[in-house]
Amino acid sequence: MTNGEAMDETPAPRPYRHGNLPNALRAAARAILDESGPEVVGLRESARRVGVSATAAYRHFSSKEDLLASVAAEGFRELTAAMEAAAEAADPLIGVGLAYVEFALQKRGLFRLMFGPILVERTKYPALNEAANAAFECVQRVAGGGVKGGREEGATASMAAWGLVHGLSALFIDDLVPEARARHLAEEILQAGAKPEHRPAA
Amino acid sequence: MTNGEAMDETPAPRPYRHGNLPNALRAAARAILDESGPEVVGLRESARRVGVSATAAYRHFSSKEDLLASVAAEGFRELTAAMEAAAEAADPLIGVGLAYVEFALQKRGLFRLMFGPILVERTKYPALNEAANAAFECVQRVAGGGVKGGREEGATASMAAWGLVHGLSALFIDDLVPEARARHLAEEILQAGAKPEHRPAA
DNA sequence: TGTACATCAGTGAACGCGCGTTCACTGATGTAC
DNA sequence: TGTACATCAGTGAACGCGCGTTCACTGATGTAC
Repeated sequence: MTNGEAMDETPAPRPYRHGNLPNALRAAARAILDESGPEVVGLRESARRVGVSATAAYRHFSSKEDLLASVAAEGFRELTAAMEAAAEAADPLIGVGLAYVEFALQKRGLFRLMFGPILVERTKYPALNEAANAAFECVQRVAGGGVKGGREEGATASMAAWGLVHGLSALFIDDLVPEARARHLAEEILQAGAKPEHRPAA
Repeated sequence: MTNGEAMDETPAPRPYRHGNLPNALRAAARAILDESGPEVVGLRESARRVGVSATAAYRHFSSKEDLLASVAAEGFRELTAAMEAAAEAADPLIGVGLAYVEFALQKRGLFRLMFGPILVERTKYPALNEAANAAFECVQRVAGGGVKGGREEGATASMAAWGLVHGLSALFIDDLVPEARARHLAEEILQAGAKPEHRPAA
């Protein structure tokens, strides 16, 4: 929740220059994303919400995909920030895991866009690529850090942790578990996993 | 892989009655699904592939969504069958987990459709709802079964197992890990998780 | 301080496209007598 | 065994829709002299 989420409704007749149209378009896209999901989000509707002609978007983004990539990059940056803040907690592993799940629950559409099939070719958008890699590295660092063993063991362990947290997020997002229950479950599972005498049954 | 996956190209001029148009349409939709993903799959293109007019589909499905729901139901039935077959393995937990991941890897588009946001209102389609519930119950049964403790502990443990396996599947599908590495990782993680002396680091 | 001009950020009209769906239809298949 | 008829599974044309994108444009802002 760094910025870029203000709705920017601009009730007064907007001056000729918008001021920060790129941000406003991103915010609008995110609103659509969370209301209706990644299949629906588009350039025209985003522009319409900002109160600007569809073509105005092309002053700032080269295409619809470019806009979405920019939104996704923003999302990855926010995810990284949330995880890094949580890594200061008493138990970093639990904290980061919960932060990840919480991010997904609160920004469902954005999460889907970030990981979904719409932006497969991440490499085409350097800013997105960089933001995504930073997030992934953060995950690996936190999850692989506390494990004794070589780099191989660390990588495997961090993948397991990431898988678990990502899977819970995905299942929660897809409404396979009621939201209230989801948070509770996530805490329980992460705490059980952190204590050696219990272990998640797989 | 029960059936319904044959491509049914019908090279000879199809007789007036197709024979099994519903199945052929499902198969075509699945082909599109795996080639291009759930955002692209549609009724017209499915019909086109079968070599039939778009309107013919309406003899068998009330809408595009109805067709997709039918495809997803088929997917859940196949997933259940794969898991049940794997539950006969030496270690059911590992077997079922690997079967789940393998299913996702081999039928990416289908997996995305089944869990994705396109068919949010599962309840609108009883056949889909039933097939999905059967799959979920199968997961709970296998994953919660081997755990000592009350029903509460079993439910938590099975959710943890499901989360892990689902998360690995999702990460693999989204190309965050190369496919060859994915299978190896899944085995390693599941086997490590099954032995008490190791544990996944979360 | 004023003026000429380049640049920049918008506009509205228009394009082609593919989609889901409806319509009136046609011709094959199955059935009752 | 034939015939009349209902049903069923297809057809092609057409609908409206919203999309992404291009185009030629306009008018405000910033800058050089």
